[in-house]
Amino acid sequence: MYQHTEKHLVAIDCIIFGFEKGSLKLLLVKRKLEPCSGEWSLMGGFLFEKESLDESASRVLNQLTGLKNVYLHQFHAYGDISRDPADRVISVAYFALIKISEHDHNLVREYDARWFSYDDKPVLIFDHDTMVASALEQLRFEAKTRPVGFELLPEKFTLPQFQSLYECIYQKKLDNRNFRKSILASGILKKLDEKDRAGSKKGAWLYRFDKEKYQELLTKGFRFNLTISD
Amino acid sequence: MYQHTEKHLVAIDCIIFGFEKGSLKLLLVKRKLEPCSGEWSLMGGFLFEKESLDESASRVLNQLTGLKNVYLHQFHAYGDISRDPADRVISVAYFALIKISEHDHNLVREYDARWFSYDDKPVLIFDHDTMVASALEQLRFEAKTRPVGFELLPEKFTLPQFQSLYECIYQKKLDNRNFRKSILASGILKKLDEKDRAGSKKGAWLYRFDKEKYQELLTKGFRFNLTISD
DNA sequence: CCAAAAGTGTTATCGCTACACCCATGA
DNA sequence: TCATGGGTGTAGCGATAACACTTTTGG
Repeated sequence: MYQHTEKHLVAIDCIIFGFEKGSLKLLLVKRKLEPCSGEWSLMGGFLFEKESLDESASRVLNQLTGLKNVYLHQFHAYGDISRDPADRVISVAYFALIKISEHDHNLVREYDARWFSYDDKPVLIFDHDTMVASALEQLRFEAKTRPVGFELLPEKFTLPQFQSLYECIYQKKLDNRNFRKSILASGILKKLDEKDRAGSKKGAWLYRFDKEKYQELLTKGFRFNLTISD
Repeated sequence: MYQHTEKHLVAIDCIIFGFEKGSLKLLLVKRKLEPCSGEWSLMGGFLFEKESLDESASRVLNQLTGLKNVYLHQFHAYGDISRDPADRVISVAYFALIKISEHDHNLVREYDARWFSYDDKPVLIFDHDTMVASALEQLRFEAKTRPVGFELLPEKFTLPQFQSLYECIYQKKLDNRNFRKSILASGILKKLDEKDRAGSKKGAWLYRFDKEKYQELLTKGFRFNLTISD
């Protein structure tokens, strides 16, 4: 309908975060396309004609992990002319928070993908390193403001695990007494009658995110707000 | 280079904020294109082949205002399939903060554009109302965290003006003693030897944003942070 | 019984919030 | 002289940050 206007390639790139064994991880794929074939990159794909940006991001993520209904957050569009040396491509970046244990290992193997600890990830192609840095920044903001940490943990988790997750996200040791106090005070954790003995002999109580309670509190004007100082 | 992939129309839309006579304003244009010709919309335009997204936003903004080097902030990409009933268009939204007094009135007239108070803006086409709401949310975040308010004021401004701006952005009355205290304490305002007598008989002292001081403070770990409670 | 991780309260400080009156001036 | 908006200080309270020891249990 709109005539005489140039069209562009539009891509989606996903920064896929996970958390395992006390460290924040990224799922990266070995690129199979020229240019830069064989190098590490974010999982991505081109936008189709009849899907929205969000749908496209879900599809791309699903291709690699087999997961649906994952936490996905669009955070920036990248459009420098030569960001991809092969062609002019606009890329819309999303970050995803997934529970590592639930993803499909076979798909990951097929794609030549691998989980890297955030701290020793390889250098990525194009502007993907910038995207990753920006995604972490966004994640930090979200994690303070909304209860998104749970997306990275199993259904049942312990407080030491939860704290360790936050320590990874903010690259900062936190005081366990203060941390427990504030998260428990928020009232959105349900304590279970089970312990996890994987981490210690004594065992740590398992908790679950109480989604109903959270929704209820929201209607009362409650705002999730874990204070993490710089 | 990348074969067999669909290309898309990519547009830029600008939410243009201004501040005048104690109210937050939006610059809107009367659309000249079908569909929805004659209705109010955001200023926008299609992305060209050889310009980045940021450059495109600057160009679009410059077309309507004649201004360059304006504060522009990309905040979201909109990509629902039918957001524009005429065609599939991906739109990358930016918000701009401009000093109303400095823009080019003739251009605005040519474009059939008009400044509206935020509170009585008309209903906009497509998803532009959503964009505006989201832009204000982003502006609120930015204004707490970074000294961006100055972009909306003349070079010289008074503290009552400055406070009034913040009251507009947050739709909330603020305590003048507390507000003055915190902004002055930050040390980024330079008091001038001049008064503005437009607002009152007594006159109010003029200030200027001290950019050098701000840069210097940044290097010392200072972070701008006006606390505005909900 | 020892090592290793889980769990638990209190205190001081700082920052936010609330609050009311005098000042300068032009009309 | 009066009406209008500009400018000023303090005290109480709540939230944050700092801090160390006891508990449990498997090996």
